[in-house]
Amino acid sequence: MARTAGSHGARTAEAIRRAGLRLIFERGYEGMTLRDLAQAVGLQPGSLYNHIATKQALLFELVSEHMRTLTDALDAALAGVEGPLARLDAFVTFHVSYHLTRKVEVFVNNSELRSLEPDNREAIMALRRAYEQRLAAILAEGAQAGLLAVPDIPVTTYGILSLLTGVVTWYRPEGRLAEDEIVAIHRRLILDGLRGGGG
Amino acid sequence: MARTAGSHGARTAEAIRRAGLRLIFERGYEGMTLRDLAQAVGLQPGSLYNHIATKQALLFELVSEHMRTLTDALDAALAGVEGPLARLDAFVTFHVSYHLTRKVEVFVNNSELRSLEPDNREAIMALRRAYEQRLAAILAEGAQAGLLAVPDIPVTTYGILSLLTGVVTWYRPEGRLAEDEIVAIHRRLILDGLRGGGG
Amino acid sequence: MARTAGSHGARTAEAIRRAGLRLIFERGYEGMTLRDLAQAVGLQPGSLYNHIATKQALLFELVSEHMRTLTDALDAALAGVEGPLARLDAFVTFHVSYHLTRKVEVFVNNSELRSLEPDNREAIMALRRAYEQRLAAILAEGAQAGLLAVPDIPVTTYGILSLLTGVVTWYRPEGRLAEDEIVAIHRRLILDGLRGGGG
Amino acid sequence: MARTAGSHGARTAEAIRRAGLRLIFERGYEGMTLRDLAQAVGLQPGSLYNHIATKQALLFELVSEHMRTLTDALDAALAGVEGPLARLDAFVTFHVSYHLTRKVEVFVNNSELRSLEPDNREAIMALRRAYEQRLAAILAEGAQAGLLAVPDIPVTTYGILSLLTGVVTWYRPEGRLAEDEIVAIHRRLILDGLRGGGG
DNA sequence: CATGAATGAGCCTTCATTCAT
DNA sequence: CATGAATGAAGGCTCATTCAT
Repeated sequence: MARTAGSHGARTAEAIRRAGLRLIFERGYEGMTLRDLAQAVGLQPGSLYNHIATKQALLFELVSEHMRTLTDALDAALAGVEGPLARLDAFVTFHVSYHLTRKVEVFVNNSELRSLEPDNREAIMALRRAYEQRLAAILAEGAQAGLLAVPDIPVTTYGILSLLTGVVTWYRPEGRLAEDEIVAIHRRLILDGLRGGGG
Repeated sequence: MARTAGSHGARTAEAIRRAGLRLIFERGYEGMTLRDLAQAVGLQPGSLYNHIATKQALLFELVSEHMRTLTDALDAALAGVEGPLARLDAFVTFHVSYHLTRKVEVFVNNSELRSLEPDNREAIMALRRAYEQRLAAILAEGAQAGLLAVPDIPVTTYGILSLLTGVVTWYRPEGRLAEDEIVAIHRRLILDGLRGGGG
Repeated sequence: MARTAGSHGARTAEAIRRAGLRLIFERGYEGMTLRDLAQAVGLQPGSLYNHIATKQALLFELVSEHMRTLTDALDAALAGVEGPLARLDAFVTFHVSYHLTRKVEVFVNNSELRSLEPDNREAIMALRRAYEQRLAAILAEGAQAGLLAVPDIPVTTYGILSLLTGVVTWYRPEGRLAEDEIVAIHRRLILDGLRGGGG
Repeated sequence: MARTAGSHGARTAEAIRRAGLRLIFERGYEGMTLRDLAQAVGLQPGSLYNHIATKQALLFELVSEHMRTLTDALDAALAGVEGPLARLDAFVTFHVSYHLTRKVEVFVNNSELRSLEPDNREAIMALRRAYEQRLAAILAEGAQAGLLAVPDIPVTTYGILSLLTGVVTWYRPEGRLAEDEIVAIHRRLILDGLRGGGG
């Protein structure tokens, strides 16, 4: 019985990636066994090795593919947008929207960096720094142009990213607020702060 | 050789907690083995069981002790502070300061909840919600009093906590900024946002 | 891409035998994987099975082919040689020369008998005994004719074979001694022993 | 059930070595599984690791212990023996006797060097060369003193060792010949060769 | 209290072999 | 004939945990 119905090559590889992502999300990298993964895609454990090199390589592939996709999508979202305020707006909108719809990928990306072997981790950290750098550049431009009051560029960069990325920890699609409402709230928080209306 | 230097009684239990915290911080709960831990405190693995019930119990103890300490310290910091603005200020100052000096505890608390067994996790989540609730209450008071412009109380609560807690991911004691500068930056971000200086 | 360069038909089978022999020599039968072997001949592992029945069958074929070739070559070397002394001389010369030039085959033959399945091993042992028997017969004739002083025929037979076959463990073609010098040394050892020269 | 009756510490380690030696002799290093070994000594596979570091380390220990014992025993056998002829005699007698009674150790030592990792193999080869050197020295002295006619010292050294060591391949304690008869035959082969009695 | 030795479950990975295409 | 993908059986090793001493 060499082949179970309907599972040629690339389809199987894609199924492994999908199931792997979900299992790592649910149990963590160390918590997911290749036996679990094999069962999830209907294979024997050893057969996974026709599609992945090692468990670690699968994690790295998932994580680096996400980083590449994320960065490309950001660049697309910022393309043609001019002026620091508009670009900051575009960044916030993009980042929140993207994260709301990729909860699983984002969670894995943030919580499993620790499980990457040193070289792999370094490669991902570099991609991550490149992404952060785009926000830092917007803040720097805005500050220089007198359009944004940025207390400290590195700290503000990290702060905004923490704030925005935090949505994945509580967001549920069927929740009280629509996606664009959530985006709007974060835009306001970042631009205006809480200091009191009436006063 | 019945006893290695410096490991008698309660002292040993404390040494285990300390070493356990650090090892979990460095390698994650699943990544830390009891053999590692035993070696770190100069015991044989089996001897740990004179001081801890199980590996899971150790994690739970570490995490819940931190939550208790954190909440108590917050209450002390807020005690006697009146008015939403002052209380928000006190919250921000406390939270950032506390997190800067408890990097390890905080990191473990955030990244290892996943490794808690369901009941244990639920207990910690309850403590965590109680902590968050104190911030939510401040925001609610402030909004009602017209002193704070809060777009949405739950989202803002989570957002502020994400923003403030984010400092542990990059902070290093020997870094460019002093603790009170970091506090000040976050206070400004939260209260005033980035919207442009002069204009 | 149905066919990699240079691997059609019987040529492929021969390439497999050659590469198999070398790999078994280098890593042992258990140490050689069919993946190694496939790669060495530019095939996928599954494709080997168009040319060999099983891994074990390949080993058996290599080993038994060697035994057949060896025995035939011995018979050719002894053909027409008359008299025990001359025949012993011919045997020693042949055995050493042949082993010097077939280091790989001989090594595999001696060290991998253990990896043969019982029936296969028995078949090879029979061939081997037939080969040994030719030497035993020469010794017996020589002893009976009073031309050779053989302390014990079976022990001497095994002893001579051990002595002569031992050359494969240290011989290197580029070494200090030429092939015929090595042959001469062994002839002297066997016929004359070490007992002291002059006096 | 922490401990099965009667198997404390060192006793278990010794049982593992003994069973390991026998299993490697019977199936080869690669052919022996740690599951086999564990079962042979009545343990779970993982429990072996209380006594050995790795499978490879067990092999190395067995092999190097044998080499040490062998060399020490040779030195004892040669101690006080004077003159090349007497020393050669003592060497032959010792080597054959020792090998007859340590069939298993010798076989493992000769056939499993290949399974040693490079560093370990190099260490054993050094011990082996030291052993061989003792014979080479005897031959050299004998040749220089004109008491032995040695065609070529290195080749003769290897040759004698091959001849003598060969006994382990066929010897069975219940066989036709007593130990001292086998020793005597080999002494005669080495000293006198086969050249004919009567003439 | 500490130790040493044991358990039992499980993990990642390898491998000879099969077979539809 | 070759390929790619699958099977099923192991294999060396790790680990939390237990317990007699």
